[in-house]
Amino acid sequence: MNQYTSGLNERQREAVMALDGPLLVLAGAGSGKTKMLTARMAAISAARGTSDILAITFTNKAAKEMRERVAVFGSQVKIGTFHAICLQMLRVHGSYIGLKPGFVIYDDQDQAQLLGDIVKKLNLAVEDPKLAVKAFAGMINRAKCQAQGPDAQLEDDADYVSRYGRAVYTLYEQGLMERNAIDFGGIICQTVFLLAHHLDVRAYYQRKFRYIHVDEYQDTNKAQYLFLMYLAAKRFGGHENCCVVGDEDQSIYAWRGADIRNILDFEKDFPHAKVIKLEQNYRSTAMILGAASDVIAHNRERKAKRLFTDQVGGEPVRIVKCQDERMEARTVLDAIVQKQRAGRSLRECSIFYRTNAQSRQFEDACMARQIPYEVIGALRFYDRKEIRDVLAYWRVLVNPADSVSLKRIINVPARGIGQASVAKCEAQGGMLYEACQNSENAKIRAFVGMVESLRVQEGSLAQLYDKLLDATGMVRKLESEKNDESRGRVENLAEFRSVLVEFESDVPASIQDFLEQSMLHGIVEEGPKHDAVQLMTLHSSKGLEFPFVFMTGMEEGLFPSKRALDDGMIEEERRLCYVGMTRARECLMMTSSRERMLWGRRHFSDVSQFCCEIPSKWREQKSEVEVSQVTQSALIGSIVQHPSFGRGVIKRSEGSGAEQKVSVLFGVSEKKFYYRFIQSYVSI
DNA sequence: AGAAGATAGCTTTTT
DNA sequence: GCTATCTTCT
Repeated sequence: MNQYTSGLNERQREAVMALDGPLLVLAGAGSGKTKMLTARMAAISAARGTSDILAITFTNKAAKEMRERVAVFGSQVKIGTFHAICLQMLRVHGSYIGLKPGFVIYDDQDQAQLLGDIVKKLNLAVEDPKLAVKAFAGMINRAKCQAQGPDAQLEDDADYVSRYGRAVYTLYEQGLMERNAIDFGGIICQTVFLLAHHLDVRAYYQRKFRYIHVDEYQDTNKAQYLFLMYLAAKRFGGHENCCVVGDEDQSIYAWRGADIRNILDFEKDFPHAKVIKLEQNYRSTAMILGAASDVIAHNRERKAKRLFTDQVGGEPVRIVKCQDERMEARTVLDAIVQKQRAGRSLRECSIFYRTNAQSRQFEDACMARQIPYEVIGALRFYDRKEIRDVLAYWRVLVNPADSVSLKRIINVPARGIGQASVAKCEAQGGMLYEACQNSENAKIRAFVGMVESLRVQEGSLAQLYDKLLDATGMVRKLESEKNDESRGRVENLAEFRSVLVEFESDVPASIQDFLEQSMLHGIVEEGPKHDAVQLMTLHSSKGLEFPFVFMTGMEEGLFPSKRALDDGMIEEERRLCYVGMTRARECLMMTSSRERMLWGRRHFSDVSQFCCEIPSKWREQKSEVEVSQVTQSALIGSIVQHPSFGRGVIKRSEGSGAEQKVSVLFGVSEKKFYYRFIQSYVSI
């Protein structure tokens, strides 16, 4: 047992050694929960001589990390996301609930497409069909988070969603079945359904997964909760060997159905549950941890707890007010360059923002200064149009019933098949692909023939891919266009090929395998892993840590978002802030812009209330003088303070108004700034 | 059918 | 301000 608990603290050890029975671990940020979890699984494996261990994570990244760390102990453990685990179960036992082999996964775009067809077909009197699709999609996805089918939907006349919701949902489910497809929510929902109604299957998995671990339990929704209950709860014949780990302060997914009550009520579901709190933080300095703790303490819906650390002192949190977003980017990059000069690497620096759109200002600034950067999780590789086209071809090959994909590619690249011809085939009813096979339209038959010629599945994925490109002439078409966009697409298609080669490098893989991987895990874009500044949203920062963290756009209305303020969701925003702050190991800087360009308008905002919630004992003190007190003529010779370069003196000024630039001498080096940039930091 | 031009909607967050 | 989709023109 010692080999598993060495290097653990008292609490962690306690959690590792509680092998059997229900266990709730309230693990604060940076409290070493992954370390604890992996050690625990290894200990169970050794002590109980079993490999019947399941670990469920929230992201693929977390699954991968855990897999690697468990491998060190040499234990056999099944690790995956809820979606990956459920999908595997459906692949094996899906026939119980009417799923046919080879079913494909529909993502949000496919879902919207299908719903669009349904709305059109129903001829609903809605002003805006696109808005209606969005509304119905939201309603269906919300229902699926709750594990509710169409029948559970109430009908009333309040609005068209509640009036037609049940009908649309029903048709949508039928549509999925006809196309042999399943959506993201359905993966979880159908598995719950399978476990609920087929006792033999349930018993099988209860035996197969004798020890269950769920990470990030605070982010589970009702459907995922039920999944766990069917496998582990006594009332369903479960073994109760289930360990859930989470932190209600880090619950940031309520908007997609996560229910914080799952973790708060765990002790009700398992009255004999052992509860262990991990409150020692091994990541951040006392300054950072103190600031983060004081922010999150403003939430009312939480269990009182306080993290502590051995690391004393550290740099105070720097809170910097900038005039606009250009200045904000400069401020952040100046600080990063300073770290670089101090011998630190760029990959140790991370810039967080609330919305993806905010990445642009930092990308521009990085490019201008030739600082390498990486945007994490922005647009996924398979969301690119040309990649989706290729995937659609393969989806039709694997599953001819997939009419959403079929309609996508029937005229891609353009081959003279118009909407009218497609509509004609559709009007025949039945399977669209079969209607195309029997079409009197020569072009459509030629298309079907081409697809059929691709059906021979011998050879590697890369070879099949080459064949596809050749038969469709996609690359030839793009090359003939000769513009930047088409060249980029050709590049992406080439990159896609190397993704395929990478994917099948270990074991031969089928198209089906690849489709699954790309839908569920994303295509892993393994770039050259340069030493680069990491840019990401606050949400995607979860579970990561960096020595230097820059939280940007700390403005009321942006973060917390206006929407959250209006809807009274401030506590979730504060948790998001807490998550961001606790990613930092050594230094934390929080920046805001007085003004900002937002959807074409200049917006002015106050500093985020979250910054104001940080007591001065954790912050860097800085005296500021109002701009109006400094006249233009007084500028030359003035002493100014800059967040990165320290004190300097203004030597020259050129230009005027907003474009006025000043040269400032810091020690021996002279730097140029926009006057506006300097103003914020003028001190006397 | 395809390209150029116009317009609307967008900014939460993702498996 | 940008982008994606719709409209109009050739």
